[in-house]
Amino acid sequence: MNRVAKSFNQGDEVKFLYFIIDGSVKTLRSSIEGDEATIRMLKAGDTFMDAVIFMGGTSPIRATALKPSKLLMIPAPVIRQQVLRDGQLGENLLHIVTWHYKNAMQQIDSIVTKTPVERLGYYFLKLHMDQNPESLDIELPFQKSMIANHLGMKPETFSRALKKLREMGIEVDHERISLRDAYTLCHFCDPDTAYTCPKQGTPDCNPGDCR
Amino acid sequence: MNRVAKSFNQGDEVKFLYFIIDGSVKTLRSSIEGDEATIRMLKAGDTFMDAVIFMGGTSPIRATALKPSKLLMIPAPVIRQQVLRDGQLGENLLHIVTWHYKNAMQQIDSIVTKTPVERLGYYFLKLHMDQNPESLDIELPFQKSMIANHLGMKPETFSRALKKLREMGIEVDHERISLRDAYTLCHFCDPDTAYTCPKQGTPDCNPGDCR
DNA sequence: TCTTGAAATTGACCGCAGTCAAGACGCAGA
DNA sequence: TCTGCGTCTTGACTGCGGTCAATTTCAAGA
Repeated sequence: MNRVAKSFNQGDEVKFLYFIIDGSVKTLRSSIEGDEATIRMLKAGDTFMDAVIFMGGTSPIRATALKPSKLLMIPAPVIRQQVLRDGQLGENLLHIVTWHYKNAMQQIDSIVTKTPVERLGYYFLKLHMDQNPESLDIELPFQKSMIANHLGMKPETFSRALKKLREMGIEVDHERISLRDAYTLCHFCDPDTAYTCPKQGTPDCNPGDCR
Repeated sequence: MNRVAKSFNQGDEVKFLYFIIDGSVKTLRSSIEGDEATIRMLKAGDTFMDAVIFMGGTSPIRATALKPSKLLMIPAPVIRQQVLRDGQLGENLLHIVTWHYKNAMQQIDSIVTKTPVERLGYYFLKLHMDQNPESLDIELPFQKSMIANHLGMKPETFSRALKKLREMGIEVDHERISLRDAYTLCHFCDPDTAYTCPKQGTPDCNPGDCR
């Protein structure tokens, strides 16, 4: 059972758990004023609305396909029934949902305690880990204004933050970023992990050693 | 099995799920710089570390007792084992954890989109619902500087926000607050719900009609 | 090659919340 | 009653990020 889907509305009751067979989707929150904040950017193999179907009531989040996508839609009652029968499924879902929760908490204190520059640098480190931990070159997977929104800042602020990182020795060429001076970035953006990094302050410290 | 506990450290592995038999506890996040952000303030009957024991790895949160308290400590492996056997337990936990998650999301966009004054007003409305929906008088359950921290602002900002609310017709006498002009507050602080409130803009609109 | 439009960058300005410091208030103990 | 201490309040200042506007860059299409 799969469909080409375009958009799901916030406020609606969520009737399905979605699995992305092909394409890409983003989940987001939007307020009455029209502001939108991207929560996650998803690709084939990811699920979404997994937490929402256990919240009860209407959905606090919305999703839109970034391009025509194939989704497997599993009816929520089926999942809920199956959790009752299969404890293992319940545990797996608990892992997924607690992971979302942990991410949300990290996002809260990155908003509260970190500057836009630090948030951007930290985002680069995560990209680096996701894309290819061997290479110090990364590629921006979305257009900059969209990433800016995801990081909770305006495009202008994003642009200025990028400039500051460039001054710190990070090479920027359109959507290609080169983390030449990666160890500085690592400790600059994530003092918590830097604190426990054995190579702290040395040129041997590569991003990825920390997380 | 219960103990008088004082503090649990962030970064430790979490070995128990805690149930508060008597007393009060707050959960919080603290950064390396020494900043602390209160997540929840808990009283008898509440549980905590319920999500954390499914996250794997070390704990992103910390807890401290606000006064000597009696806690029931259920070992994490017991819970995890029992989830595998009892699907109903899994579903209950999923409800709890997704509720935490929803709260975290709400907190994120209240930080991003709302002013300190709105956050405080919204906090008053929630207190009103928790304490006594019949009465328009509420009482601050903690000292102001602690509530300020919970709302992600400095005590000075809290004080100024309180002043603004006073100018809007809310009576403040030390820790006693009287929501005389409640319907204004309701729509001022929570435009999302206000939008769907049938009594919007009329004096009949009481806080509580909306949520 | 020229045109067009969207995205990104840059500059100037402004407002809000944080910071620092001083003062007011309430409360407990001598 | 006076003293001392902690909490809260108030004021003055500052800096950061948002807003608005102008400019640049780039890519697609005629």
